[in-house]
Amino acid sequence: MTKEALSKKAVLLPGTLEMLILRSLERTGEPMHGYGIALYIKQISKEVLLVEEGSLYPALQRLAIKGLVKAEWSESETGRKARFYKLTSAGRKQVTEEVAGFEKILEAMLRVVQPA
Amino acid sequence: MTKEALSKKAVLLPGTLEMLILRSLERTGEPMHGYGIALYIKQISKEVLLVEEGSLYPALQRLAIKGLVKAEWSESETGRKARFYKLTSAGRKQVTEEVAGFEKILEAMLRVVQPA
DNA sequence: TTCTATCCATAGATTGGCTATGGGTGGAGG
DNA sequence: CCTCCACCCATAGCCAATCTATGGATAGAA
Repeated sequence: MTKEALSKKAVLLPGTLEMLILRSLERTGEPMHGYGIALYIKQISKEVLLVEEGSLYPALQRLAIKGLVKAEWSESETGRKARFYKLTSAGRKQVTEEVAGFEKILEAMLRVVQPA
Repeated sequence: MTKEALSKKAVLLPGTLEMLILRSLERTGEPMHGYGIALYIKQISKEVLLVEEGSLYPALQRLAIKGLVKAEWSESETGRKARFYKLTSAGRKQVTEEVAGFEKILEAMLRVVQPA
């Protein structure tokens, strides 16, 4: 992963952050810490989706409370302590459903938004 | 309790309602009243996007305050009085920009969400 | 040693959609 | 004729989720 700081200005569709986080964890397949998740989303979206830390950490908390991710303190690649998150089986199920729902809504939105 | 010609339960991506309204007005090309806009969105999205009246009318107010639409009382196709909205030139400009931005974000989201 | 990137976290404001509720009218069917 | 339903508008109060702002701590580079 490129070493690049998080940007200041957030861009994001409200209501999709938790899905993005879960999907990131699913796709990478390994536990990630919050900061790494934000970087991952930023990079894979080519700098378009920017997650604010003040949005990110509360979202991770919510996900943990809901039992969709499990958190564990460990050491990061750079030698700092960091909280690593991994999907639970409930989280894995959830992300599948959410992505399906999202794609359905997207398709519908495109029907309204795009020129026939 | 139930008065269901319009919606059963609302489904909508938060933050996109105003754009949907503006785009509907743009695409139909003629002034529409609120109820008609909601029906239009419902139909064109094939019953996927459902706009609640309690979301719709405040959104129309906001759009009018921002000068993106202009409202005028008139008579509906069915002979009732209704408030017809049409795009202003500012609104026309706005919807173009918003749709472009939205499509950019969508594309980015798909890069995160969809399997490579 | 200072600066930047790496990491976590929370309080408070704001946005904006939802629920619930209110009212009024025209026309079709009992 | 009367009732019901589709048609229309609107607002108050709630609540979820994001953003802004701020705090702290450390490793490693400049």
